[in-house]
Amino acid sequence: MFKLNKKTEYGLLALQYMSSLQDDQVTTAREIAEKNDISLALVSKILQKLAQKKLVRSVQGAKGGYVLAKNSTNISLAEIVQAIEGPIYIFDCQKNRCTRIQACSIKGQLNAVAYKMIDYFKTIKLSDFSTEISKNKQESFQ
Amino acid sequence: MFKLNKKTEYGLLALQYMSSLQDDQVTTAREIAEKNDISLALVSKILQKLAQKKLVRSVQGAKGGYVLAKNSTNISLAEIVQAIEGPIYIFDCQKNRCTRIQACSIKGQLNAVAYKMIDYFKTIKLSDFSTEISKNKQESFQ
DNA sequence: ATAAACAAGACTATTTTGGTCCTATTTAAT
DNA sequence: ATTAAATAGGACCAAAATAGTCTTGTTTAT
Ligand code: SF4
Ligand code: SF4
Repeated sequence: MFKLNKKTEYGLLALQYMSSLQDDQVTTAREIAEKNDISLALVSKILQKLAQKKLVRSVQGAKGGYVLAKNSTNISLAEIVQAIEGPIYIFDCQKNRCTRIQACSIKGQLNAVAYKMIDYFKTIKLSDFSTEISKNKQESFQ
Repeated sequence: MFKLNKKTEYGLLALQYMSSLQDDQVTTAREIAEKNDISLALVSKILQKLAQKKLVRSVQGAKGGYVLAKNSTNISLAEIVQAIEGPIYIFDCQKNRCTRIQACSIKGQLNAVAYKMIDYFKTIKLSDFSTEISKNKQESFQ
């Protein structure tokens, strides 16, 4: 299916939690895990990836933890997804050297679609998730 | 990862092939399989789904096969994906009754993102894949 | 009747995802 | 110095989703 994975979801929850704290307040993986009901080991892994990509800054040692590395208005959904899931592709043409790639009549167009999606994801910022004008309108839409 | 699956890709190749034929020319699953180097059994399954969703029309019996059920300008990527993969969700909140759903601070915004994506997919038509102004510019874009 | 096609469901294999565990390192506090 | 609380990272396992096969049945032109 065409969806973001659970790790990304947990990452988003973690980041959202961090952005809800007072400026530059360090929080721990443990606290994030408890507040969001996610396994500590798992959320730790995710935070490590976010730290590697410099979306959060880690503070080592006792009293350590994590803080957002940038303002939440400067962290995009694209960055988050890419940090956790890796590059965004629609199809993996390169992988296993697709034998159809020469004659493929759809890859160009699909590439364009991928571009557009990434561009759109870049426009969505972590801060947008705080604004949360709580859309409890859970309409079914397809 | 955030991608369309192989079945959708094969479906797209199949549809693209069908749209390249003369008006209303019936083609067979076998021919589609051979021309696109996809297993017959697999592409048959996919064509069945497309037929169920009325994107293609099946012709029973000997000399039977498949034809596009509508003009290729009226078949959207959204329909194709939904026919093959089912509803497009970004996260499956309903599934397994997510325990966080009450307090969840991200689902509203994510719902909006899903909407937008589906809307975008609706604007992309099968006919766009024929136009294929062959973007051999395989730039890396992330 | 036969053969060529679609229809549909059960089944299996493979890959990806989700999740755990263990060991090492850093550092504040005592 | 020692301890305890934290991150870092890799190996590993389990579960789920995806990809692909097989078998049986139905339709219909010849
Ligand atoms: S068939 Fe086309 S879109 Fe699919 S993997 Fe090969 S090159 Fe890419
Ligand atoms: S945490 Fe929020 S977004 Fe994730 S599944 Fe639950 S309700 Fe949906």
